[in-house]
Amino acid sequence: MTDRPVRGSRTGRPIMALLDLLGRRWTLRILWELRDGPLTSRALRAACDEASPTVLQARLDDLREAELVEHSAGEGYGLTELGREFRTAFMPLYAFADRWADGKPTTPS
Amino acid sequence: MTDRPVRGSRTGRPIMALLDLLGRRWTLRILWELRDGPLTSRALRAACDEASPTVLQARLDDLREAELVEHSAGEGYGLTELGREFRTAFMPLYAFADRWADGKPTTPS
DNA sequence: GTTCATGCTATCGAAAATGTAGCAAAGGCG
DNA sequence: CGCCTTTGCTACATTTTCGATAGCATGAAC
Repeated sequence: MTDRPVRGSRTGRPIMALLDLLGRRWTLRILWELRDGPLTSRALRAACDEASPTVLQARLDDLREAELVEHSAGEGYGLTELGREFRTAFMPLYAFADRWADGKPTTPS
Repeated sequence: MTDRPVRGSRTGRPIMALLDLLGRRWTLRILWELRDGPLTSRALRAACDEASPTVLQARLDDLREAELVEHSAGEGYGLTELGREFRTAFMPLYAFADRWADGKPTTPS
């Protein structure tokens, strides 16, 4: 019953912080759109389906504080080295997405 | 400038659907808490820091529709085979979380 | 100086999440 | 059978967040 109470869900754990960060709208999308290189704020907004600058800016702040994204005057927003590590770690999920869509024809239109 | 318009966005690619699903609050957390085996709705709620049942139920519906989570009368909520594939694909990010926290001592308390 | 792109903020209505309470169904048990 | 507990889920009001549009300051180009 309460034999398995909370497991590793204490709030201090890195995975919890990461889950929290990624579980906000546009966070994953931003990281994904920056995978090929830096984008200006406007270009990023275009890539993110014209998401409102309010949230985008908030998420960029989050991601900058998380040191996954950085801003350089010349190029705009891009992944930090940590961000590029994230990208690498994310790739299996990218591959999974295809298997997922494949084995889940519950996606009519 | 518009030389790099949207890249791989739109087109309803699987990755976009996955990014959308995971970018909702508690989605990733739920999948994470179910990693070791099924939990009843109440136990899951406890594991998820007593999140409100409203959202949890909504996310469980999302995840069931996505065929990542299933419900069995006897055991509660658990990962489907697809869900277990997800878990595998997610592991690199779990490993990354530690490196991230390590190289980012910007997490005092 | 004018034009333009960039990075960012302001506002406000809409949507989503939170917190608490509660219910119907299923099972155990006297 | 009544009584109690657990489970899965819903209702509601409040708070938080998001979305859409407009707009501004800065800096570079022309």
